[in-house]
Amino acid sequence: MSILDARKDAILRAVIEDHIETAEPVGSEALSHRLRLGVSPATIRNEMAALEDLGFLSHPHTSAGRVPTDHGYRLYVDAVLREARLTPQERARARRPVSVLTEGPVRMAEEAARTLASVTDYASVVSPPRPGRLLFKHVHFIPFRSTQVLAVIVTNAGVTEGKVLDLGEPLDAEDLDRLSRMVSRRLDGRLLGDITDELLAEVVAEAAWQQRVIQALAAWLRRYLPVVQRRVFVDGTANILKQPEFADARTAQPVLVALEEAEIFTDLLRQESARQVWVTIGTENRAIALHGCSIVAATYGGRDHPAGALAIVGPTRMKYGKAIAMVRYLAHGLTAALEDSA
Amino acid sequence: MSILDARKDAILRAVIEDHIETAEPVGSEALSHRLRLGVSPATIRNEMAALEDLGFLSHPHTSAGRVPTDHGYRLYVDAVLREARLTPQERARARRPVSVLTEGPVRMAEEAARTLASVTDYASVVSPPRPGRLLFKHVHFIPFRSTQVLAVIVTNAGVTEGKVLDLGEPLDAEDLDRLSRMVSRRLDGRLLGDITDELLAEVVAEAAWQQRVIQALAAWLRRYLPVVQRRVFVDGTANILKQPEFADARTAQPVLVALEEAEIFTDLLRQESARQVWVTIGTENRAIALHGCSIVAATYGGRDHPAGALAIVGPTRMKYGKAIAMVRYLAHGLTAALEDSA
DNA sequence: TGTTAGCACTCGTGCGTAGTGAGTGCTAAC
DNA sequence: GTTAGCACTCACTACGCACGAGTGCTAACA
Repeated sequence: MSILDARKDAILRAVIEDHIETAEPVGSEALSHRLRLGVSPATIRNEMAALEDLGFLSHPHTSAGRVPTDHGYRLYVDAVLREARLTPQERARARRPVSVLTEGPVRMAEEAARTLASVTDYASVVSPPRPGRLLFKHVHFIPFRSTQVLAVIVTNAGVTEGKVLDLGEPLDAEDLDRLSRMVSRRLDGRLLGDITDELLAEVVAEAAWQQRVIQALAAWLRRYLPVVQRRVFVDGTANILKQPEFADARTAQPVLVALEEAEIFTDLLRQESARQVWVTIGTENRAIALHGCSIVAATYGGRDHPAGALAIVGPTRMKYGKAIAMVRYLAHGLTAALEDSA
Repeated sequence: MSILDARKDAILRAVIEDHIETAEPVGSEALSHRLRLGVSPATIRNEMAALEDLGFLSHPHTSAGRVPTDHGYRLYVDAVLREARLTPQERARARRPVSVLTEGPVRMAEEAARTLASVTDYASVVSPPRPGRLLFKHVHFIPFRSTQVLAVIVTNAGVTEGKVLDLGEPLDAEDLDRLSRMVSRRLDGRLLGDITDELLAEVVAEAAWQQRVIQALAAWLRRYLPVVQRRVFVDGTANILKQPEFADARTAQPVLVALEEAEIFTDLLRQESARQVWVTIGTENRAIALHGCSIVAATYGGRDHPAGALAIVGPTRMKYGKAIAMVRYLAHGLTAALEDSA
């Protein structure tokens, strides 16, 4: 299973789990009690020294116990960790469903962030399903003031967004109705992401009698799809301050700033869409502000073409087992919710 | 102007402004340098003792300088303070407009929160214009799956929200169109808040041939209007940690929690709609978590019937002059933006 | 060869003491 | 009413010291 022999494995696990529990360096004495291996503290010290040479543990100072390094956590997560089981209570709290249909996909994401934060006691980040993965159903052009048109796009997840298009000249309501029907018919059932410039060009050509509206809509769609994705919901940032490693505001502040600048996460949530759940530990994070944090993330909404992502942000000293289980569970929940509305 | 004589006034102001600057208790020596009144430190000590008796200053311990009390800040804000002028830079940063029409009222609020936080370096809270203050323009019922209808309400600020109504039986598209037109005609130009149960009942009666849709819509509106108002955008919470009084995470944590539980503010932002800008200092705040904070708030969108509110949350040791000016300025901006779209 | 007991050593932590200085309140003189 | 003088208070800092948790090393043992 691991690149270590069984005993080192056990010791690494014990050090990490003890440290996760207590936030303190853990010493050989304490360990020999904890894991009933029938070996003396001295032996454990030898093993720990070896683990330190291998780069999995470190030493705050000579007379202190051991602390896991980022590499130690990495090995632990990859090879040692057994994913935790969620308690029925945890499941129940995460199951509270938000109907995508009645509340909309954005509210769904917002609510998921709240749930994730409150269940795990860490900070959470959730991106709403990206519009590109939604199914186009209708577009409705609604006259709005004299020279403006409100374009409402309806998808399988309800209304995605309305947009006022200014056309600079008055319009005929009948024409708009006709246009609405025509465009709706042409695009019905497509993924918004599959609505390419060529397709739009075809539609534009067909609607020759309403060039302005249709071109404004096309322009909007082209810009709209990539932009909306940037929106991300963050919750539970105050939980960061509960962690002893962030007891000093000066250390916590950059983390909170990074969380507020949610843009950082759009990268993150996009980059590894392949795997279903992934963990980024400490200095593995691109953002320097998060070098003391770990991120447990997952995508939801289809394995090959994920619709969105969710993540937990906590200290590297994180309860990975629970975190991973929770993230996976909620991701399944969101995927199911989206599929229900498909 | 004040209940104090001119010198006490000057001393109170000097103590407060010095303390706001430095976050340290201020002593008589330092003051006599600061304000060139030609009086000795001893005199200032006497005056400060008097101000302490009056409850405007306090004493961390015998050998420390004076610190303003909440009452001191209150007097300062009410009677002593001169509102600060915004620099051209500050104005420029707060003027960056978000078009209500193209981005929608919710984005407008979100963006305002971001601006307010970044300009003031405090935390900010902004509630979007409450739907009740928006003008109804149209409703469109759009067929959605077999037994469902998507109701889209269009207001002067664009699409407010779409809602899927499940009716349990199939519907006719023609009927829905007819219904859309009828309801739109009946409600056109009303404030959403003026759409009373009686009015809805009339409309329901008139649309006898489509009882289910219309009643579902009426039920939704009744619940929708009060609920959506709860939504509030918070930003700049990380700024709290910059303040020395919140250098310890244990003191900062409750504040951040209170900010995340934005519900607390819905009360606040509603309660004093009469005045245009108001300040709540320290223990004046209902939430105990905010007893170390002050809130500078304002409403926007019409004096008598405000549409929404915005606020700054910072330590009691806040730059009130700037804060008040900034909040007022941004409130004007939002009011103007809403009026443009009316 | 791996394990263990023994032991010296390191170093962070807690604590009591002393010194320092900013700032006060009081008193008496102006 | 104002001010100089002065004793007093008390947070803050530094220093020294003892304590103890935990280590690394060595030598003996299975």
